[in-house]
Amino acid sequence: MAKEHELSKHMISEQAAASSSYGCPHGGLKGLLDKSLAKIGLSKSEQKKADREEELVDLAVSILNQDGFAGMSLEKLTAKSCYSKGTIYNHFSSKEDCLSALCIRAVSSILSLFKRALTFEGSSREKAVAVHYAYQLYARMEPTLFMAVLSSKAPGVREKTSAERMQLMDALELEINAFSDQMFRDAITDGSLVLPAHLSVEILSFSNWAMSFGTNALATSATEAKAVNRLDPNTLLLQNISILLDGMNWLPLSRDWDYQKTWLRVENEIFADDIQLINDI
Amino acid sequence: MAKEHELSKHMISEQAAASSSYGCPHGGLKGLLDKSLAKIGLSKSEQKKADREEELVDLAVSILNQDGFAGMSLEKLTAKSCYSKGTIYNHFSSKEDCLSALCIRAVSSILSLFKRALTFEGSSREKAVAVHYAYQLYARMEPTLFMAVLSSKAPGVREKTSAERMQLMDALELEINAFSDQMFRDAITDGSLVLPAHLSVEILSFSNWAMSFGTNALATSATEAKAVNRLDPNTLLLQNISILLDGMNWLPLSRDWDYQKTWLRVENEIFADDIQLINDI
DNA sequence: GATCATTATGACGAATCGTCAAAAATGACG
DNA sequence: CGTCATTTTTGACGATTCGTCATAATGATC
Repeated sequence: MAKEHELSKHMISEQAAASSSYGCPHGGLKGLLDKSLAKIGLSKSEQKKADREEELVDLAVSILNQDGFAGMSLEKLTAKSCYSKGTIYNHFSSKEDCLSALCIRAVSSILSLFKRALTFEGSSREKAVAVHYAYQLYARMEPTLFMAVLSSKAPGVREKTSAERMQLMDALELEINAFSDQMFRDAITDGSLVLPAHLSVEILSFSNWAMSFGTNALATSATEAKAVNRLDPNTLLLQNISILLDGMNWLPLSRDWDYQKTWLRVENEIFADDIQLINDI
Repeated sequence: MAKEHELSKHMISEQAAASSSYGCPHGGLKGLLDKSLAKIGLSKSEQKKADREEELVDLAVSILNQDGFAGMSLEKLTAKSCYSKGTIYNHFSSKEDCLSALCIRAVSSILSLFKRALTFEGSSREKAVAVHYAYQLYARMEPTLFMAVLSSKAPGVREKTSAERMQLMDALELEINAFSDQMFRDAITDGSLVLPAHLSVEILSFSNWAMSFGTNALATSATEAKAVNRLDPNTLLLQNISILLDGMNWLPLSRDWDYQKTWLRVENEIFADDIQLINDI
């Protein structure tokens, strides 16, 4: 059961192991790795704090994958890190705040996968298919984090999330929205999509998102003896999306174009290495 | 913010208050109300236990709505009930088991709303619209319980759920699936829907579910400044579903029939009292 | 009413939460 | 280098929740 969880568990612990030793309290090798994403405009101490935060999020991800959503605790994070509880609480105002940080991590990853997907060579609808592929890929690679995005929107969680982090999350979400909207605008521009009567770009964009999210969420949380198991998980999303985009009359329609082939091309041309990673385990 | 949560909070606490005094340990009025659903074939003690379980689930729901998902604890349930911790743990093997019980409550309610929706007089596609209305209605009435269904599928929760309850949940889910599948079979039978090439009833049924679930989940967990807020929540689901069912070529297509009118008819003819309840608050 | 089986009770140890006063580290300045 | 103010880190603490279990209460049966 839960094969995918197993698999991502391994991926994560590897990842965490690889990055779990940047710079403990006064540990020596501070500047060595230099954390690729050194953002400019940050003072030294701010930079240090940001680095440590990333390290902590890495650890939190590994805990989340090991012990599941309920088993995740700042106590454990404290134990696993080389800092004390007070320091941890300097970064995350609460367990929920930490969960929001995980959510931000997840959405960032998704967004970057989306951008990669967009480099696929093909029609605008094929590009959209590529983006859905990316979404589904992430849900398979990181099922727990994928669900964390949803959990972190529960009112109880949002209430306990720090203001800055909330702002960051909202900004990210806006960016993803803008990204999605743009896909549809491009399709309208190149003539393959005509805005149906009474519908706006925003509605099309949202329905597209809802379908993808719904399919992935149900597939991710599916267990034995469930509705989803009657179906082939690899092409589920493509089938669902095809029906929807056909409903929008986004050309070429699925009966006039082999999107199955597109799906495989996306896999091979854009995400071959990630798939390799999944299969290797 | 979170108006809907506020609203359902009130609904729930009323509901809980009304039902929170069936029969404490040796409280007098045991047989008086007699709990409408007295299932046959149960011994007296089994019946008593079943009654109490319902009472406890009522209380748990009220806690869930008051304190949110994270705030829910068997400790609180113990305090709020008139039983002791041991007794509570006789009913729920763990907090997670209790959550699963809430999930069962939710799915049962949804199923009964579905059955009510099916009594709508109209074409098969109109009936499907009615069922989606019911789903969205439930998500609005009980946003927290709606989300609980999803949460209760997390691996960590399932692991800690008692075997019998798991069985019950799976059975319920099968029933809902069968219900959904049947809707599509009926449509095929009456000729308004023709199975598209390469697609099965199961796939259509699942895509239909995924879209409804995705839309409701995103709308429920939507907060300020989000994508969903650009759109009208009342017709969001109808619009999304219309695109999808058009994609399946389920007649009459949305350009040939005013489903907006159907939507309102469903509201007035089937769910008027529930809407009344929401608006009253 | 004596006996046995079932159920209820609440005290308990362990884990987690989030706080806070004291200790340690940092760094600015003479 | 020494001093001192500021910032950061620390871990002990009280509160809450978890789930267990020995004991007590209840109820069924003869």
